[in-house]
Amino acid sequence: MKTLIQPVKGTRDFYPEEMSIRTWLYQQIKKVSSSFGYEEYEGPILERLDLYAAKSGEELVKEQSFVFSDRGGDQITLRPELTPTLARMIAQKQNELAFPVRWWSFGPFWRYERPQKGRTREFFQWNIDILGVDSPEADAELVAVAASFFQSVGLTPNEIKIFVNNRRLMDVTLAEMGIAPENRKTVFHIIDRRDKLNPNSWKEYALECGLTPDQFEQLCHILEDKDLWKKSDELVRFFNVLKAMKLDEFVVFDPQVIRGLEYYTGTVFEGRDAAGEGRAVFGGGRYDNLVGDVGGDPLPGVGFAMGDVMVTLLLQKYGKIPAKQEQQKMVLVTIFDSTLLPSSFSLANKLRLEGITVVTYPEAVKLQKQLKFADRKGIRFAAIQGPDEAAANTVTLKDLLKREQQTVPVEEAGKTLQSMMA
RNA sequence: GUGGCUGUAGCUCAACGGCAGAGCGCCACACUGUGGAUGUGGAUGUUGUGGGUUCGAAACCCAUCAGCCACCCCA
Repeated sequence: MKTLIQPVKGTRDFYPEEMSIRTWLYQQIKKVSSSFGYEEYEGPILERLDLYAAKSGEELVKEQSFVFSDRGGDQITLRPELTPTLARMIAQKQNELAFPVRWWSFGPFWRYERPQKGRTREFFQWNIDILGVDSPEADAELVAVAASFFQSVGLTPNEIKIFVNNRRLMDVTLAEMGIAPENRKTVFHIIDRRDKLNPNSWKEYALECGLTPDQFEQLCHILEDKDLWKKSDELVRFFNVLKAMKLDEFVVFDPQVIRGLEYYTGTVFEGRDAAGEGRAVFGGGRYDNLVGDVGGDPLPGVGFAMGDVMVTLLLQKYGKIPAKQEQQKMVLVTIFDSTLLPSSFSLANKLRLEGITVVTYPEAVKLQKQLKFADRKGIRFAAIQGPDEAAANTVTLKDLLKREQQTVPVEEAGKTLQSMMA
């Protein structure tokens, strides 16, 4: 093999097979988002670096984004996330929008990271947000959107779980433990690492970070407390809504869920394989000062983002991605020989005008080869017109799946095919 | 950014210092008007790339690129 130019590290080629999965995913996302009244939007793929510097940590953006200078010398980045763009778009029209705003989007993003399972440098992400409301019921709506999505693609609560926590609840709880506000970030980090270390190392790590043995014991107790949420009025209201929507099977309270993002202020949640494998499938939460950071008036909101990579892995694992169906309704019009070529092309277009998807074989080769092609492509029907049929102005229509065929007048071919497909 | 594993035919892999192979797939024919089967025959490689060690390297060493896995991070 000649040496091919290699694709860019961490990118994926979407061959028709993968593309049909992505398109299907998009359709599911669109269906669910619309059913809750969310409107689709899109921002530019290129943004000024400054947009992210305003909110995310400078290092995060510089180290983990694709950044370049344009010809005018401006620092431009391939967008690593959508939320700052959303904030800008909202801020620009803040006085003319009817709140609450419900928007969703599905598009490409880039992060300069080391690729591994479930993580690429170029990926697609579903973003969905509700802005302008500050209620636990709005939090519940977003989680309900996610749960409905899983439901609509056929994932069950045994396969996917949405783990929920609340930052305010954790703040109060940590305060009760005597942990000063400035140390809470450290404790959140300790909580985050719990699953990555064995119990002994984790304890060592926690004590190194400055927890007293007594605080460590309390922390363990808290993280095991499945009823802690009852102390949070917000979470009580949140779970009530999900129960009323009969989606509560998908949702579990988990005091260990923190989410890395510093701008989350209330409810936080993430979806994971119920079997405990892999990284989070999606994550999100409530933020209360999003738009303010880019120059608008402060506006509360809640939203989440779901990358295509993990969710596709999950859907494949549980066999939820439907096989391509289009070929089941396609017809291959064969070309018997070069003299009958015009006749076949005429037939092909006649069928197309009747709404049938028709593929012609582009040269007059052995019928055997043409049918084999149809077979390999999964095209279910074939139309054959040899000298006999042409003389009688008929065509033989074959169902390759049922291995049946019939010869009908050309004028009836479309109608007959329609009934064969039904 | 750190550490580990892996790159051999279109695909999955074998050969592990001594002639680069198998299965599947592909192509042709049996079968000059009918596809998933069967049989027969056939094609295919700078062993990821670049250097080094050696009489001799796919194999050993170094570098590099890519993939995978874990860490970091996860907007």
